[in-house]
Amino acid sequence: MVNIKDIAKQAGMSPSTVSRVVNGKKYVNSEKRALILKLIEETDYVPDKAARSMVLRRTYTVGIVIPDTFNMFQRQLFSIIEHQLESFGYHTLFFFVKSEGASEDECLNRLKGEKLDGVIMMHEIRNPRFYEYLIRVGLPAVLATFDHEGSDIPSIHVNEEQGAFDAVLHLVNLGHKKMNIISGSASSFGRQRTEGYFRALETAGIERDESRLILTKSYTAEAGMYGMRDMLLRNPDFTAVFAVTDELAIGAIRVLEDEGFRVPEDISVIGFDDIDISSYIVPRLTTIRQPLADMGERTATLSHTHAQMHNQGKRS
Amino acid sequence: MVNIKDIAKQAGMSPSTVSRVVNGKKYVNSEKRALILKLIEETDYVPDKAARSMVLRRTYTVGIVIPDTFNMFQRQLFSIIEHQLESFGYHTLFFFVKSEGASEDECLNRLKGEKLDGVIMMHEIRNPRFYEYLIRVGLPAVLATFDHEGSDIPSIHVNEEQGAFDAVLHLVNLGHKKMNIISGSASSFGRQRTEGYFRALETAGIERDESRLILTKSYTAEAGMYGMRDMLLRNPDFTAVFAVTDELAIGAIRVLEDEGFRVPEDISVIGFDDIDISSYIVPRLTTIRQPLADMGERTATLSHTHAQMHNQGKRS
DNA sequence: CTGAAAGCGCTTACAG
DNA sequence: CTGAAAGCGCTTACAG
Repeated sequence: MVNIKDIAKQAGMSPSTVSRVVNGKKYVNSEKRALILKLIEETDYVPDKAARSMVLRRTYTVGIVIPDTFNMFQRQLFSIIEHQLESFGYHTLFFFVKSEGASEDECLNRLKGEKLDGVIMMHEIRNPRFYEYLIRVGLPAVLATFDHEGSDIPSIHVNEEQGAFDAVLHLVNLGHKKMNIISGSASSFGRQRTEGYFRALETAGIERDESRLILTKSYTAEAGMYGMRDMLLRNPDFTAVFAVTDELAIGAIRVLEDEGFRVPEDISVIGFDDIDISSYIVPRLTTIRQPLADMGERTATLSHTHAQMHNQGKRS
Repeated sequence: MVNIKDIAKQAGMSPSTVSRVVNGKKYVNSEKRALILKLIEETDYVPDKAARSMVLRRTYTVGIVIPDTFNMFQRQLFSIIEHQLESFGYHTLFFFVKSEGASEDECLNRLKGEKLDGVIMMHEIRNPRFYEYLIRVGLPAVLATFDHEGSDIPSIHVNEEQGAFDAVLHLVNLGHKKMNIISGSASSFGRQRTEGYFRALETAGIERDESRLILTKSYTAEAGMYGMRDMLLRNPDFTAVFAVTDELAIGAIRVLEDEGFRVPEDISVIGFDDIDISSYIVPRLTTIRQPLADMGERTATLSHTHAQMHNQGKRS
């Protein structure tokens, strides 16, 4: 691997000059610049990132912490964030945190070893030490799709409770009095959407019935199948179902159809997220839209702004 | 941020000793070790990754190059690879390459700046300079799900042509004489699966009919919808369709049902990949299975083995 | 068992 | 406009 000294030697100049050319600084004789550029081209030289970030004391890299079982919504969201971040000149480093084991702690440790310019949390970490760390070292952080009580880490998310409330109330107004719900308690969005569901029913004067609530461990299509099977056993007297994610809804519909129900003729199903795939499944899934692109761009921009503030003074 | 000198100072020892403790070397007085460990714990010290990889001349990191529009199959595959790599002690760095622009070149440049232990290509890069570079610098590389003619970079993939051949022949033997195909030409797997389709028909003595082939730009559900609409206009005289990916099949089925066809009663649809979602769509999609877990583990193991060989001699 | 010293590859004041 | 020098945070022979 060729390094800056090699280039300098070949050019008959000092590493300082090569560095200036590489970094596009002014005050370099244009003939020398041309020669160095030619040498760089020929030798395929690229500055070593580790050495560079060592002296610069930063990496121009933003970390994204995301569950390794990320769903379609999260996948689309991080894509947008990554693009946007790139346009701001950052690279992205993904931390996929596993659900089992000490993965959160490992993730935190890796985070500490990197000199990140910022971090975007798309995973609702439970370990409070994680947030404490972010705050203590002043690492610019943004929480995407959830917030963290008690700290003032900025977060970007929709009003989950209100979204669910509106959707459920709409169905009720359409005449559905017996509406079940498939939800999960692992994430705050699941709990909040459930609250919205209950509030809507209450508003409509429908008695609260806990047997209409099925809680699943995750928010996948598979969980939706289990959830719906459970529901058909526990409380099959319903005409509509609110699945708190599109993927839960997809699984639920599958089981309903297998059992001979027609959707939406016999049973209405409504989801939440508006992931791409939802318009491809048959029958079409009704869903609550999250403003994906907008959320992604805001997250990236916020992260960028924070990182800039945090790094001001470190520059030349 | 606390560094190794801070710890050394607080402990009243040299950085050398602290380093030995951090790296679990022998020959450290156990009381001193205990004190240092305590200090590390208290101060939240984690060695700076950049400094470390600078002197070690390696990063214990494997890069994964993947299209930013990765499909479900690729998503499941990289998850498995990442897990496996982690169990070998590697971190994973993702390079999402965009379809437009000079993204491949940028990706190559970033690659050069990192001291990766290896790279796994899940994206079929076109630029031959990319492969030349990998070979020239001896960066251990593995191609996942495709291969590269003319070089001996190891690759892991199924026999695409044969898989398609078997599936199509099976349908023909079931009585389907009029079978169309939706494919793409962007990736070699698309071309190979198409070849398998044609060979199967030939084997069955069915005349080659190019009008039964619809080529799409990508392999997504959306492309599948466009493809099927096109097909219904161009050559609607068919009883079966081979979509070369599950996602194409999902889009195709959607259009067929919208147009009043029943699947599979009126039209049989077969996909390829066996992604998780395929069993959740209604009707169930018939598909050709790729041995996902096996492929992922082989890829990671191969990458690990190469990296080890490549790095032998660099260790202490 | 331990520490001083050198060096990994870069950048950036500083002094011409 | 240019180069010698210092320093980023670490690890590892080397010499005790």
